[in-house]
Amino acid sequence: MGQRKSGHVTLLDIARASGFSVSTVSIVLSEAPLSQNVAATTRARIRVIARQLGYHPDAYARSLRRRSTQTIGILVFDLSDPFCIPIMRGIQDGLRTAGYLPLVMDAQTERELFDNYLHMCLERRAEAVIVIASWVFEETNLLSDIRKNNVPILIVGRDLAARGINSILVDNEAGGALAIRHLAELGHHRVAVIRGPQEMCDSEPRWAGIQKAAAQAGVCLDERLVFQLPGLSNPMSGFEGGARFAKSMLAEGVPFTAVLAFDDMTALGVVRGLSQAGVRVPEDCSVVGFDDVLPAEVATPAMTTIRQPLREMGLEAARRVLEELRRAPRKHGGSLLHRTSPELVVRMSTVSAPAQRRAAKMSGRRRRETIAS
Amino acid sequence: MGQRKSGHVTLLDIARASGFSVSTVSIVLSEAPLSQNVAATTRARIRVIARQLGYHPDAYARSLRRRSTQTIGILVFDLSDPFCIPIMRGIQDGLRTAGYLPLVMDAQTERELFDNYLHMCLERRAEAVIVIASWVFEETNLLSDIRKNNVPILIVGRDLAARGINSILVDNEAGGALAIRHLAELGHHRVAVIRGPQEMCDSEPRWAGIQKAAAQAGVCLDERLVFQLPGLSNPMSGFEGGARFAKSMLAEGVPFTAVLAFDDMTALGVVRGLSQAGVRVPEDCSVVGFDDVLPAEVATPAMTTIRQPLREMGLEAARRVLEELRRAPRKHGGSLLHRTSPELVVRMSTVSAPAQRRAAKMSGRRRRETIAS
DNA sequence: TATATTGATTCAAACGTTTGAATAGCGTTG
DNA sequence: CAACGCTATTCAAACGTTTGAATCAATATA
Repeated sequence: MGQRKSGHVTLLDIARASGFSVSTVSIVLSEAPLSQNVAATTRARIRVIARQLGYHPDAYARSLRRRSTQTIGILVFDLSDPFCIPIMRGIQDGLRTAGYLPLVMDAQTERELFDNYLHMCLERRAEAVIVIASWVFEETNLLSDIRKNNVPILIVGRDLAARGINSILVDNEAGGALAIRHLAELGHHRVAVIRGPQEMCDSEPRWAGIQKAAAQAGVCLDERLVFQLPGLSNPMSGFEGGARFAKSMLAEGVPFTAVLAFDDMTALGVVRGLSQAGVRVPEDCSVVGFDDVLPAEVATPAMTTIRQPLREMGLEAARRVLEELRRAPRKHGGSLLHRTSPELVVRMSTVSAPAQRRAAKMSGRRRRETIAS
Repeated sequence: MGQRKSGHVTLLDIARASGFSVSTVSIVLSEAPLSQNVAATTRARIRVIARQLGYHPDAYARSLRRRSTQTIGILVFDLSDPFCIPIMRGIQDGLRTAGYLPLVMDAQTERELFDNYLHMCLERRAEAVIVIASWVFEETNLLSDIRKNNVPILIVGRDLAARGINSILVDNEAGGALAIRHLAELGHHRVAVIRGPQEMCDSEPRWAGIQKAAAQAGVCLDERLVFQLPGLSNPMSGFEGGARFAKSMLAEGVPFTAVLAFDDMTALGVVRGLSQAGVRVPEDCSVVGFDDVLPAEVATPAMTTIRQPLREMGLEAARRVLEELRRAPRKHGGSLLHRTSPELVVRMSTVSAPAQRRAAKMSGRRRRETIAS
């Protein structure tokens, strides 16, 4: 009953049990080209025994020998952020057909963890690394190690093309414009805006798009109604910020008929804040989010939002990385930055300004005069 | 200059560059006990060179030699289900301090993928496997392979103790009772219930708890107001089912003042369905969910729900698995099933029945006579 | 009969580490 | 001065695979 120390069945076990050599067993079980020359009876015998013993080849030994791990690191800055999930899914699906194993790592928005995991990607010989990060990964010195070890890297959700890193990113400026134009078309001319935190790269271009489109569409962005999130340490902080600012904007005393939030979680926070003050969405005030994450979809009223093609971005990331791996050594083709197009998803949280006025009048439930034009 | 084929820096590279042998370099860099005997100057020199070259030890070679991978497979049935995230987080945090790498795999509710990944856990020599599954993993034959290879396995979200598998699970019966008692205390005597799908193991005990508590508390469970979800192929299907049933229960014509949904996503669907029919939550009808996932927390009104201690369950899973790994060979201590206590989280979606009646009268917005006692 | 040819199988080296045992140098001690 | 004990370093084997080259029958060809 020779208890193997490792507890795992190896080729040697099968060799002994079958009477053939380790080589033969390996050739058969790994379906190497040579296995054509192996007698059919032998093949069958070996296969049967392998199955009986519950043999599974040791990926470590195999990778060591073959010098290929068929592994790609996916470093997610925060898996509890619903934003990351569809991207990760896309990557996963894109990788799957190519037979690569995604090594999913969740940095939990902690810088130290992030570095640790990047480390592990290197140690585990990930053949490439895809980073999903809105804000982490500023300038870790691990980056140079990644370079030194010739590991292709790609980032989604951030533009690091300037540093020579393949990047996939939604067109934030276009997205911001889309949102404002939608509100303008609905007749909203006074809209409050919650900008993203300083350190997030999405914030600036999104705001730029908003400003430009607002100017063109004749939407007034009163500076007393423009807020900025302090930081996003976790998914809930956007929500809380949104709720807080909703109250601030009501307190401000400046009329507005719609709120454009930095992202969906913030928008949900706005809805909460408004609601607590007795302001209904969309009857008294419209709200627009950004991203199109699950909670925005299942909220009632369903959130009108600017959809990022998250899954597609993941698929594209996988596609690019695989391509880079195929193209044998070091050779860069095409542009480093891939910009995807956002899409307006109109749901129930926005309604035309005239309709709001009507509803507000009819319901007789307005508790604030500060709202509505 | 010597372009290594693998592209990775190895001990040999450092040995050559430093003039010492591979052994010495290994001893220094892995901080083996022997490294005390290595001259301080040598140590420093080797470390410097390793850093310069960007050396990272090859986890494959190391694991092969050391016969330990420091890896634990986490097989999640669906990462896009917000239910899974806190569990995974808990596991991760529990594992981290022990220096184990969680190998997160997302089965996407696909049986085939699930099997593939289980396969990979074996091949990657995961030292243990933790499965997060509400319903997959019925009787894959991989299970016997896991046994043959002596890999400890643990499942959270399902009771497989009968098959000899360590299981961690919320006390569904207590949870169901908690929910009903809460509604009873609020004065709800007619409540609609949406049961979980047949194939989910949580469904039955939860329903049992509901029935018992209802009988004790004098809550009427009219069979015309009891529904059953057909199946949960993805997180959205619960939502859609909830919305559909909400309309059915209104159409039924039987009065009710509250809805107890199988889980949060279903509850959110109920809110949506009621809302579309002009029934407001909580003013006209209370709704209770189960699980306490993110979307329930950020919805407005915030969802009253039965909280599963998901993170704690993950931590416990990690704790148990680590314990099993420490206790050297094969020895089972204690019970296989760990039941955690659910907790009532009262938020805004439930309100006392009298308050509902009052609100309903005041608002004058009731559009259905079928609702309210 | 010697020599290819083929078919089936095995040898042995290698992948990058780790580690028990071995080595070499050198100062102490009996 | 032989024996010992240090310190600093290296040897060599092993982990479980894979694979180019080698082996060895047996059969076909010259």
